[in-house]
Amino acid sequence: MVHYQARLDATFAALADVTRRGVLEQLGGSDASITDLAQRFHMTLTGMKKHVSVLEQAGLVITEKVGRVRTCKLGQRRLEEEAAWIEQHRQLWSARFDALDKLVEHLKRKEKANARSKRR
Amino acid sequence: MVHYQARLDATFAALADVTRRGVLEQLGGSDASITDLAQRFHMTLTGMKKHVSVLEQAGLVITEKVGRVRTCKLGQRRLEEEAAWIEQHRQLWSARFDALDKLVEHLKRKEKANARSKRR
DNA sequence: TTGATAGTGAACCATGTGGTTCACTGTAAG
DNA sequence: CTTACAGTGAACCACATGGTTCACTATCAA
Repeated sequence: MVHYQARLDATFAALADVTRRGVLEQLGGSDASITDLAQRFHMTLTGMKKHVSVLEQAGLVITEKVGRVRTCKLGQRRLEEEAAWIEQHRQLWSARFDALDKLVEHLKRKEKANARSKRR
Repeated sequence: MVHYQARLDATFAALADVTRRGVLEQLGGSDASITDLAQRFHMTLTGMKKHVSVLEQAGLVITEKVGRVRTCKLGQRRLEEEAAWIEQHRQLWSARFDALDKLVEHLKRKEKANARSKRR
């Protein structure tokens, strides 16, 4: 895949900004318009629009404009590739240093449990 | 923690470059000097030095200079926070899509029930 | 001692980023 | 119809980034 590296570039860059991470968290709670987000993060509409565009470009957010308001929601991409990259390298790290992080293990167990109960 | 967000900024930014991800992979295999890395990535010493500095700043790499050669190796930080952040949001994502799935399921069931009763 | 080697720092360059203002379009609503 | 509102795009700004060259220091080796 040629796009794989470019995609990681785009996603990690999108995540490397506290405002954009905040927007993702907000959208995790509920969908929002550009105006909503701009107000919450004390920014102009234009400024927020740019952030949303970056997130959309990275596939982390999708938007739809109906009437004059553009509604933003979490996108289809669920950070699989990024999580995989990090996990892979955590394993590398671990192999070289040997120890496992409790929090992430805990989270992963929780998620696996969720996935399992969902499958039933 | 005030530093938490700044740290995520620095780490994700450090990961948002294909060369730097490559350096991390290389260092996962074995330690290397600036010259080694510069050659492997077809770059000047100065250029590679900058990348290494970014990785070091983010705590992902540590270096030690002995004699004239500076040896780079994987750092103490094992992407715990970043992995945790991503895992957490993967769960958020999942939760929201699960809810959506359920709603859709519910609607579909209702529609089928309607269709059935209409047909009678 | 002399020369090659490894890295460093300053200066420079083009491009990207995070933000603004301003002028504009399209839509909603009195 | 008129006014207010949501968003958009262009232009601009200061600063960061990814890279270079060049001049320099420090170290290793013959």
